[in-house]
Amino acid sequence: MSPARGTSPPRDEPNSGKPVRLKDVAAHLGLSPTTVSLVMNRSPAAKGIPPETQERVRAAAEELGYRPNFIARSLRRQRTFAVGVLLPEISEGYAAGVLGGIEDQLLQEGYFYLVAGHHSKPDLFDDYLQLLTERSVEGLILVNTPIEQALSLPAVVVAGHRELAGVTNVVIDHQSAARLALAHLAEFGHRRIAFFKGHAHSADTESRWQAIVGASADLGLEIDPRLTIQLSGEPAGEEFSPEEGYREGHVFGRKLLEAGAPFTALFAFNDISAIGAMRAFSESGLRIPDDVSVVGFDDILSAAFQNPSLTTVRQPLHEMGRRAAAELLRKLAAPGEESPPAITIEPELVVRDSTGPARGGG
Amino acid sequence: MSPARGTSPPRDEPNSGKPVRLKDVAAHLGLSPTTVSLVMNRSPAAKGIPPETQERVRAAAEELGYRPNFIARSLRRQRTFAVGVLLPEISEGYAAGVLGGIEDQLLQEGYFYLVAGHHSKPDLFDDYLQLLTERSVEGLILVNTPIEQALSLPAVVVAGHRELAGVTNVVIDHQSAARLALAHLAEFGHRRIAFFKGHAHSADTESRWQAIVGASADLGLEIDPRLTIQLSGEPAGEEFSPEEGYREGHVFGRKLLEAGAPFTALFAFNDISAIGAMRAFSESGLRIPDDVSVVGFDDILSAAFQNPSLTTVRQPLHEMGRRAAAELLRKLAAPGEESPPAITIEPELVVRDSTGPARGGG
DNA sequence: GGGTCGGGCTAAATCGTTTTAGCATGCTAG
DNA sequence: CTAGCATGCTAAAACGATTTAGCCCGACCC
Repeated sequence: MSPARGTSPPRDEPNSGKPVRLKDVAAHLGLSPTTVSLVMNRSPAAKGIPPETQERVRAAAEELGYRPNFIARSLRRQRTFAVGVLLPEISEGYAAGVLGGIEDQLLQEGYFYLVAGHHSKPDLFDDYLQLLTERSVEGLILVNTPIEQALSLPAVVVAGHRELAGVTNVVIDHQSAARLALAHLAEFGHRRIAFFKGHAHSADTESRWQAIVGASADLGLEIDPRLTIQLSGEPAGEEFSPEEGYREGHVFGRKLLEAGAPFTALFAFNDISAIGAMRAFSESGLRIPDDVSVVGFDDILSAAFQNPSLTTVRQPLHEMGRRAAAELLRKLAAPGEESPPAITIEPELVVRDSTGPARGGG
Repeated sequence: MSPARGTSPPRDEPNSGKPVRLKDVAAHLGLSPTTVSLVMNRSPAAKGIPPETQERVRAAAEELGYRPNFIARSLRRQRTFAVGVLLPEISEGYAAGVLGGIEDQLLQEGYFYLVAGHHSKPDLFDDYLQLLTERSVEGLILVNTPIEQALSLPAVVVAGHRELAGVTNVVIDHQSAARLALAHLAEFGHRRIAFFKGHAHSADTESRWQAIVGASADLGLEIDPRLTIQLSGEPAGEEFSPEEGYREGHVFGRKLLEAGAPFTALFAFNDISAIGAMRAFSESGLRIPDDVSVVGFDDILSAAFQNPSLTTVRQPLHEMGRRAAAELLRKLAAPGEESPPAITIEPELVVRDSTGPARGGG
């Protein structure tokens, strides 16, 4: 039932068979490809072409259903309007949140992106970097991915700690985060606060801890080493496994209880360990927040569903992704200009039911 | 400090300046681009080229750091080794899980993918479909994305319900899911079981409910309409908001209690509503699982962190993504062949602490 | 010594655009 | 009458690969 091949494609079926090329439109009009290209791209050089011709061209393109071939265009213009995103793995909550923001911003600006999850294996990371480069991505966004050497493309790193020439780090304002959480606890009268420090190899651990030390001093709070526990992150490789973090939080929650030093609040390194600790406290007969207040970090989805729901410092992951993408596009648009070594994002304290007045403090 | 431009690029710095093209390698060797191309691609036509020349070519390519330009290659071969993925939004847990599986499979097979989140807006969906087509993706994977008309590219739909020519649906085995959950409850002696039905517009609602009806009959369980509640999903647009689902679960949990009909277990449509219901039950003084057992669906991350942790039917999202990608690649490799209209994935029952013996049943 | 064969290559077209450089044509100015 | 100048277009060369169709040369055969 296919229509007989005539001189022109069938009228009622714009998409029959092969896609329409620029050349086809030109032939259809009896014009040259050059003219059609100039008109379609609204090139400045098209000002010599009278409006009526321009209209004819556009009408024909519309009628024939012409869609420019992006590959050919990319080859000629040496622009792909695509960036590469490297992250540990997509299904990890942090990366997915950030990726959502990256996506919104990029698509809005007419870019696409290629993602590769390196599963924290350095050789995979190198491979994918190579592959993305071969595919001519114009820039890179690294999420939660440590790098050592400078990159050959413009790059933005989310949760990066290293200062590298040409790369911009998007980081949470740890100072502000520590102040928000500790001020909240201090207002409730808490003075003896326990802490979980992050894993030694985690990007945020050190700066966040420094911020906590600083904010504690500002608020006149003392940090008791007996109430400060460093998460081990063992076994390695399960760094992003929630079960692991959860188990750890549970273990360290118990350790905290066994330390014998009295405390009325815990500021955990992340929500996962906070949740684990809450369970440990509950099992020991401590009520939250009546006996112990708990503050987490991140605001993962399940934070709101806890019983009691978890007060936490929210990292605006989506916003961080957006900002990272926006900054990368800025770099691409202005190749010469200096770009900031860091973009600082403000965290937000989400007060829920796991914090309350300190026992005997009110 | 840049090296003086000589006849050949500096030896010690493979990546200085512009990338090396095929032509450069050819010139360096005094051979034609054709020869180099043939050798590099291990083309069958290269069998006429003696092994020593082949070795020379490969050595030179290595030495100069030649990397083929994927864009040029794509243009010529009319293959991009890229597929498009359309989903509501990345940060939604379901889509992120599936996307992780898609990613693993595709990268492993040398493909990349372009993602677009349409935020459930039909016009955005159309736009992105257009853009992906212009970028010459070879196929499509739709996640949790309803379509009406046939597509112009090979496609696989995850959680799709419509039967469309040429598209393969990847669906969970609802029969099996219902049997697993209900048999588990029945073993614990539960006879009076309450149900949450899914939102009317959700893809899985109808088939899952049919499966529940079937499995109940097989197990000799009766379904009490008073204990069957359809989730409303209002307000629309917040379909994937956990807060919404949670609130809803809470509301319907209360409704269930007010129905006055006795029940000892709840099989919820998803984990979110299960968690909401658990909170409602707790607030009413019912203990879980002593007074009521609760089974969820999906196994979202927070299911394991509940108190008590939630027994649920796990959808192997990662596996579903992998299978979807694998099937799409199969279609691409064998354009002529028929492909199955559906691929059924087996769910898994994850038994945790929210289920136990029925009160007065054991 | 001419034809054939095969080994080892290469010239050139092609993929679908963009872009530079310029070609006719007609009108105006001198 | 002719140089000059718009006006309205086009030819052709990129971009960087792949691929088809041969070319050249020496050896072998009769």
